[in-house]
Amino acid sequence: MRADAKRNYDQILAAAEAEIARSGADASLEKIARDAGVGSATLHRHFPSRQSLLEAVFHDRVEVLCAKARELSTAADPGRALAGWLRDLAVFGATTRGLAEAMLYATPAVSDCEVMLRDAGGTLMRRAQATGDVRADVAIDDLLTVANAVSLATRDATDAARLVTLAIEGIGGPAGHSGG
Amino acid sequence: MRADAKRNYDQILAAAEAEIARSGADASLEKIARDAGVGSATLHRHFPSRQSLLEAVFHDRVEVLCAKARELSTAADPGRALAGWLRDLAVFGATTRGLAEAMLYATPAVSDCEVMLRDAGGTLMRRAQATGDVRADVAIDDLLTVANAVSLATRDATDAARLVTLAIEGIGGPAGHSGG
DNA sequence: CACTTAACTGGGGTGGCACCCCACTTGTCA
DNA sequence: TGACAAGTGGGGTGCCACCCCAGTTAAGTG
Repeated sequence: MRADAKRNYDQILAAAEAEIARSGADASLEKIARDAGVGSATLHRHFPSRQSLLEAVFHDRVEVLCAKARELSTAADPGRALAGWLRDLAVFGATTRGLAEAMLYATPAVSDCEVMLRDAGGTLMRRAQATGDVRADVAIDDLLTVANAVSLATRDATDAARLVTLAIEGIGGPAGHSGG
Repeated sequence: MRADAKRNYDQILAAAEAEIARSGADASLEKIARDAGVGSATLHRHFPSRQSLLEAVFHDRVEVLCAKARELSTAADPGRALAGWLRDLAVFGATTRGLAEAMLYATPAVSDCEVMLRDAGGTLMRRAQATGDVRADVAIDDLLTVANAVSLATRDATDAARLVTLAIEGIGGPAGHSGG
């Protein structure tokens, strides 16, 4: 990649990050290009689809989440570790406007972030299943989809955390039981 | 309302129903007007916002769901009744493209459908809480949001039903327990 | 250094959109 | 039947995604 191309690429990415944070996944690509100081054609050349731009923007942050999953994979309580990570994921999605929408339309075969999260979360889940904290008939895609769903339906970290916790624990029982 | 106005209103509604089923909540309003055989201004006069059109389109169907809730409010097993209804709601949202998006952006004070569902679901929930089938610290908005969230994140009735069931039961325990 | 060339660029075009204005049409009622 | 308010839609504005192509520039060569 030529030096000027790389410079433009980075500028577009920075502008996209700011604009997506403000306006969500359907931010104006024209405005991103304008803010980055490049023509819209340049943006479209570097990122042929909206999806590819979103992936690039969120890649680093998703990596942070995955690193957290790797840390948690040696935690004492696998069930609690998984629950906490899913909560983080949903909160992250709800507060990082656009990530959830991006994940929703991600084609599994194409999406880099999707694969990373599946791998990281899958490890946590299997450990929790091994200890019996999580049912054996649950798939990692189900859990990611639920966390993502909550992200889509909330714009607030507190709501996202509460709803994921609710979905993890279930609605049954006489009162909120925070553990197990 | 004048006779010709009513005719146009109905034609717009019919066209909107077809188009939204095909393209979801962000269907082209211009195309709906074209299909209805009216000018776009007429559509915008009858429905000042996209949201108001979506509400009108889904109103009848939401009413059906609410009627179902009223039937279920005398069911023998309140917990199972609530779970079944939430599953229906999510499936309905997932398969009726656009409803979930519409609910997401609904302003509670303004939204007719939102209020109807809250009333209908609230009754079911309180009964389930009275029998101890559902925790006392759960709010109806939480349940509606979770069902809506699942609708947003799935495009398939089977997936929607499975995920709502998962969220209702929780992910804990050694295996899938269908009764709850 | 000058020169070549392929990678790279962005202004401007196309077609589509939401939403609005206003001259015109039509249902309604005295 | 006549008057008029309610209702209409063509066309305008400003925004968007996406593409084309003539011009520009970095990078490699003698």
